[in-house]
Amino acid sequence: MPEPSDAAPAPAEPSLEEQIAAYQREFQDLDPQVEQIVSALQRLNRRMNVAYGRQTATLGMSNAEWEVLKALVVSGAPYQLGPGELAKRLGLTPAAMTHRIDRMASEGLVTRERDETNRVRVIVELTHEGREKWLEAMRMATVFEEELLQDLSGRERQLLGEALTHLLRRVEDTQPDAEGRLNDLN
Amino acid sequence: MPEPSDAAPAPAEPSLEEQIAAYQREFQDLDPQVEQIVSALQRLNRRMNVAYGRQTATLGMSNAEWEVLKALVVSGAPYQLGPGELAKRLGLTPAAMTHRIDRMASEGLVTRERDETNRVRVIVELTHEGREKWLEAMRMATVFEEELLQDLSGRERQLLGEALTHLLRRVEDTQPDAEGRLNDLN
DNA sequence: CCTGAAGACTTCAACACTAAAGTTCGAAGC
DNA sequence: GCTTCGAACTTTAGTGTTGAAGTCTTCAGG
Repeated sequence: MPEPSDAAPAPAEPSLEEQIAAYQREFQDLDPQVEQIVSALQRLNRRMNVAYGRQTATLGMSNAEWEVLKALVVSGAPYQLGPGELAKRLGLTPAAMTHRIDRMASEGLVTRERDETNRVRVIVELTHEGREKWLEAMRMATVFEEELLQDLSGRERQLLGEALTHLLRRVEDTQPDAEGRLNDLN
Repeated sequence: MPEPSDAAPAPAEPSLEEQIAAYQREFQDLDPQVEQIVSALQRLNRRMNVAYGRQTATLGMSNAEWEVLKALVVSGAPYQLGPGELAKRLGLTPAAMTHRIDRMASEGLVTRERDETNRVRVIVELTHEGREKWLEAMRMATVFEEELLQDLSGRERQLLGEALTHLLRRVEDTQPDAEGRLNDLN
């Protein structure tokens, strides 16, 4: 029987600090401060999406479906958008949107019908049930988000929000969209 | 010909500000400051992933493959990990990892071989070419990241990094992993 | 030994997404 | 009015992922 201590070192999932130390070790001219920001951002976003996924799962839907509900609600009454517009806002192809709407319509979250004034168009409309689901998800999400930020003072929140908004504006200016798929991890 | 102004209002992709205003309109008790942080974080992360995707594409690989290279590099010399361990670190199922390693091995980025001391295990090892690809991707990524953060002072970067790290720690404590798939948008 | 159980990876079937081709409708020219 | 073109959506083929079942190896008993 081998020594339990040095046989299989058990790789151990690297913490953020370990990961940044590894990057510095393997890549000389790295600014650890920049890397900390970027890596923390990515890990945080990932964890948050997992948490949202757990919440939406308790409502019997996926994050993907929640995204559609969000887009429709944000569009405002009468909560109608076309598949193409939805696809653009979610960063999907129209083909994927077709199938996603199929599922959601069969679950009663949205309705799909032809626009009778222009029969090329299709109108996807939020149902009452869809709106209720969105509200429930929103309640859970805001509780989670408030809990997440609970240690930050109002001042800290303001600074964080401003910094992130500034970075977002910068990346939007620098990378003029040109349609961005995503569905990638990280 | 209809008036161009009021016929089709052209939904217009909502900006961050418009999205938050819509949330407030549709959901009464919402803290706009919290929502700004969360929404900016999500949008920023998404845009960054699209940017990384463009960069890795110029190297003839996908973000998915880059993730594997990163995990191997972070593990340190001799840059070896098993499929199961890789899957856990990337948040994929072992099945997906098998196929991803297939592709990467056929592209020469990694090698796959049985561990002769324990023939149940498989060892995935970074090749020289894989390491070079990682280095090139890293060079491009750091340029992009530095450019992204260029308007922030050292002090601002420090505060941002601390805030994000704190939030990450909080979410890691609150949501004890329990394996998290992701592959979801936003 | 031989058997049974557990672990690590792979295979298989189902599903979601992308890219490209196809369909349908509306509008503009002739 | 017929044709052509473009717009909006759907269909099809191929890829990547999940969950479950299967295979192979090791280890512990009997």
